[in-house]
Amino acid sequence: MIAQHLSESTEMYLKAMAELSDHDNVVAIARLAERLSVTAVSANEMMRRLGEQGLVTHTPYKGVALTVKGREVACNVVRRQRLWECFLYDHLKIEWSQLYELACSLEHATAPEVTEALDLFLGHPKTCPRGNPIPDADGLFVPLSGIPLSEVEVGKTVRVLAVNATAKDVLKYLFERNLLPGHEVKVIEAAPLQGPLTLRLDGKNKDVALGLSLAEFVVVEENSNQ
Amino acid sequence: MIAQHLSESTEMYLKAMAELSDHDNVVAIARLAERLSVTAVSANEMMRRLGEQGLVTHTPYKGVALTVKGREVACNVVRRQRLWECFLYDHLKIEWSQLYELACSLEHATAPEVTEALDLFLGHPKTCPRGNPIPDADGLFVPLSGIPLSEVEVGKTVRVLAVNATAKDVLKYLFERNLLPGHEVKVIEAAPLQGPLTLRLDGKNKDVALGLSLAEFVVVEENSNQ
DNA sequence: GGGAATAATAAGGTCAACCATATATAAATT
DNA sequence: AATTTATATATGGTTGACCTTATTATTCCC
Ligand SMILES: [Mn+2]
Ligand SMILES: [Mn+2]
Ligand SMILES: [Mn+2]
Ligand SMILES: [Mn+2]
Repeated sequence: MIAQHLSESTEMYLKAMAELSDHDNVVAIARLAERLSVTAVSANEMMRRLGEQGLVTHTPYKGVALTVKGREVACNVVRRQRLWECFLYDHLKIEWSQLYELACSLEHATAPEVTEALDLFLGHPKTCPRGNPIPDADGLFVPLSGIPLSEVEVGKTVRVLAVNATAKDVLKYLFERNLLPGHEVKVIEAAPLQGPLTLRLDGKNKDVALGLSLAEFVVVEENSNQ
Repeated sequence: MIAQHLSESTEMYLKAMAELSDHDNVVAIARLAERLSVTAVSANEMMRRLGEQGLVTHTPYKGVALTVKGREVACNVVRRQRLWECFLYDHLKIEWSQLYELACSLEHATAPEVTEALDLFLGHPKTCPRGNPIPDADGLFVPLSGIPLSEVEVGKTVRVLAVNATAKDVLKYLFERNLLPGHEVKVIEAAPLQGPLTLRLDGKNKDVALGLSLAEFVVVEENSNQ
């Protein structure tokens, strides 16, 4: 059970699986390939390799799932990622939209000693600047109990819990519109035919239009007022 | 002149060259291979590749040297390395002997924004915890004007400027004997036939024996008292 | 100058992680 | 049931960074 060093590629596949997996923890290989900007053939090959290492299981035509061991690794990568996001944001004052990308490099170069010392230095933060929970050293964390902004009923006001996007341009776009953890959003209108939402941020009077696919990245509280 | 991402391997070769190069900046490929724990054939192959990229020049049977471009990259890697050493030591309280190794991983995963923000966060440190100078953003630094402890005359007392070792066990060994930057060392005796030195640390009365090859790693002030 | 040591090159191989193109198979839809 | 779509697998290739085992070329030293 000694943790030999896994490649950056391996870690990224496992992390992507943790981020994309639904209720039953299954991910379609095509989704994975998409997320990692890799062909489906490459993702399939990689899943075979990870399968041989006991990190994933593949049920053909159904999808792949993390094993216990695989999930352990994935949670640890997520932990490193989000701790670095905290450090980069709170101490280095790095731009919010760049946090994911910059931390995504550091996460693979971070030894356990550094991870734990960083966690202590940061005061054991519970969430990263994008609002997502930080797994503890054992991989445990309280999952977000929210829903995507895209599923909120028109007229309701909700609070943003987290932003799940990873692409810099998407994060920049959301940041510029103040769609950040802690902010309040009222859904004024939902255009038909999968059209954009019209949102009111923090009770301001200037409204914001947001495409549905972008709204899927924004996780909000389920319990709303009004 | 846009800095495309160089591989970890490339950065390590260039850094090793900067660390090993003598007055005329030339390094024997065999020394490089040794340092990087790689066969001479592999190092030769790599030098060909780096030559094609304009990072090094190879004069057969003489050695390799960094080009201006290559030196620029190398200094930047050293900068990242030593800034991380500062952070790990001063803020994360990581053990001194582990600093090099842990920072050596992080250095390759550090974007320019992070490097510069880290430098600012640390207050633009001039040296790393091992006593070596930190190049500035342009790659400039004042080289250490010291000599190896192995070359100090018997009877002289000198101050340690820096420790150039990188291996964890060597660093641990030196740390346990207090051979650290800032400490004073008197050379009591030098055994014949490349035998060990007998040292007196900080005027204490308990003496320390140190092999000559280890003493080469310890850089001390040239100007000594007594 | 000649031999020993050192350095370089040649040749052939491995391995991880990617690629494209083609074919096979299962699932979903009409 | 038949067709379309999604998924998987089979082949064959590439690249970077390693390896081993020769063989050749140069430099160093006696
Ligand atoms: Mn990453
Ligand atoms: Mn904690
Ligand atoms: Mn390194
Ligand atoms: Mn500075």
